[in-house]
Amino acid sequence: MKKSKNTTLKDVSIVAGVSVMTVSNVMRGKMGAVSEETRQKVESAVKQLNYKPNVNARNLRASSSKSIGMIISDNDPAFLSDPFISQLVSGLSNVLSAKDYSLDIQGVIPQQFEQANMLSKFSNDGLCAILCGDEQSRKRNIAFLKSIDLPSVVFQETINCRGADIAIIRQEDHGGGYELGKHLVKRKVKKVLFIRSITDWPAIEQRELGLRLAFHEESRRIEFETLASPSENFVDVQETVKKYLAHSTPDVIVGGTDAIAIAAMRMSEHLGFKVPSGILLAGFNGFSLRQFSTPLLTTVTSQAYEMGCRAGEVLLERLSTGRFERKNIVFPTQLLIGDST
Amino acid sequence: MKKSKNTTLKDVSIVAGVSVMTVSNVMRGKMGAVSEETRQKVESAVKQLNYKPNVNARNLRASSSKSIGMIISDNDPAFLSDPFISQLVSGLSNVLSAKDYSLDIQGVIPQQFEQANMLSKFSNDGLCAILCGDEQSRKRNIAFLKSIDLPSVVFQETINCRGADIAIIRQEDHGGGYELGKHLVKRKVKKVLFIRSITDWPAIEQRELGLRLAFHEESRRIEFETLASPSENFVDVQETVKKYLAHSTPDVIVGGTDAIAIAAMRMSEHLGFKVPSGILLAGFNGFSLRQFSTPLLTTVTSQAYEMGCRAGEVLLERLSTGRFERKNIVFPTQLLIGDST
DNA sequence: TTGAAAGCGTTACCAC
DNA sequence: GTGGTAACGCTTTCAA
Repeated sequence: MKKSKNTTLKDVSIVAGVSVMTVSNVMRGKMGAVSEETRQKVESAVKQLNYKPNVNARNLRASSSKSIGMIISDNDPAFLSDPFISQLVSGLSNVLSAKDYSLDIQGVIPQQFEQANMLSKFSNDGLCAILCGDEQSRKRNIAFLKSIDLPSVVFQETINCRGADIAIIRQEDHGGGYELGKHLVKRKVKKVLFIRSITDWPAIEQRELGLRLAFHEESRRIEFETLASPSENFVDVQETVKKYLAHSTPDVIVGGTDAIAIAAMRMSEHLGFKVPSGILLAGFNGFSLRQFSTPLLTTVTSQAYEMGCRAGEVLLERLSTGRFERKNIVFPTQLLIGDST
Repeated sequence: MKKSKNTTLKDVSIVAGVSVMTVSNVMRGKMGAVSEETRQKVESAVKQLNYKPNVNARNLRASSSKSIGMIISDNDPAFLSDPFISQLVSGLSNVLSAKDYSLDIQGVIPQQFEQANMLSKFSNDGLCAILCGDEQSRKRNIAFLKSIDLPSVVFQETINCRGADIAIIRQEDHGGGYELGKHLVKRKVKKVLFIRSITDWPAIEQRELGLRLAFHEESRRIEFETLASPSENFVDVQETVKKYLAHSTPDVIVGGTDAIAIAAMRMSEHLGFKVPSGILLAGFNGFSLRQFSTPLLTTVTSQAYEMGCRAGEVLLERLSTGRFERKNIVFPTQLLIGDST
């Protein structure tokens, strides 16, 4: 059971009959610095001893860890269950793996963001973060991130980070909301219900603002109401919707995400409303879960996986060139009209 | 932009006017080894210099990295999108974070499992893995894991790992399948269609075997057919189902997961079959996406989040006590009868 | 082309 | 209670 003392460069050098440095050079592929013959000897010794370089020693010397941290601020303990986040992280992870970087992930509840041990350990070369909460608390979080002084990417953020070593990657949520709003205007809605979770997310806020703008631009008056569910949880959303529908009937319900919209759809139908003939429904994201439900939900797409990939790319580029080429990257969204509007 | 040379224990010791060792003792909370007065001095110096311990140096010295790797063998690049996996990883991550361990994740396609850089870097104290593929290739993967000789947890595995420093955490998939099968027997099904993705997963195999056993135990003959979809992707599953239903009508369709079952449900209805009056439907997992669809799917639950937590716990225990107390942990499943059967 | 020596920042082990 | 010294395994630097 006990780990027999690990083999080191020195062990290899003894077996191969060369110096430690020569082995080191071979290991790091510094060809041209070592003759073919010596290389052969070294490599066979490496194989024979099953030598594995010690990452900590290497990192200590090189003062880099070849690893990126991803911190997710969320109230849900199953922080990866959100499909936006799971796709984002998948993309990020794949890009980093391909470049031999590892990805450290940690979820943290918003109130404890600054205590997250990932942020105190200082053991990553760079950081990615996705923040929730109101603008003020996110501002604090970002100020804290700045104080850590590690190259970082923040997703979906609307707060300006000029001057910090931070890049922002987000999507055109405001525009997407606006486009959906214009579509709903064509459908002649007069009373709109927007549902989101009580947890603030900058992206959701933008979606709402985009919607509002589209309605506001109309000459006729369009009622707009926002409801906050205690969580994005299916049952919570349904309860919230149920209470509302007991006293009021909107022309359309828009969910801050598709999952919210579908919960609302199920409840509306349960209460006897027909979709779309009685109430229209729309959401945001366009991930695969959207297809589970009938009628097919009208939605605004997100490219979460691609955003994760991009984060990996810009962060690695920042690490090698010393600066972010672009510090504000915006992905497009697309209105996908389904059968629910 | 450039990182000013990091402050070290030595810097702190100079400012505090004490020795390096004293600072080190304070940092590691070795109370009783240092007087209150000195501690104060040191702590104020630490704050003043914003000192952060260098993890690499500490790990080199302690030959431990306080980190666990999680490797996910999957054909889907968005390997975290599967709700079982995202919940598993969330639970694992939370337990590790709470104990000040970090979690490294990497997805890898099954054919390249052994090349995964996570497995060659040797930079984690322990490993978690979830493997797909047929038994033979998983056996190879596990043999490889053994050769790495790191305390490991493998999820959902049915291959015996006796003698290796490996614990298995899985759920009662066979029993769950059996229970669902018995339920369907009561519903008088005569022709069963089981749908899974072409990628082999040991858990799915167990579910199928459990179902088969339940039907086999019946005296009357029950037809059982298995269909492999090119992927778990919604559209792929639908195509697979469509082709089948063109020439044959089962009494029940069971999906290897709820997502598969729901895709099949949507297609069945699309083709004019009624659920459950024409075709029954059932799945596995019971996660939140199940609620998106109507009629509510009959399913067999999984406790993925809890399994992830447990993995963290047993791995940390193994690390501190030197051995796994239990090397085979089985979580129960539960039949949840919905409106689709 | 090869190798010896000097650290990287921390902690274990002993002296004081 | 406190502090000196010697590792941990590697790479940078410089000399041979």
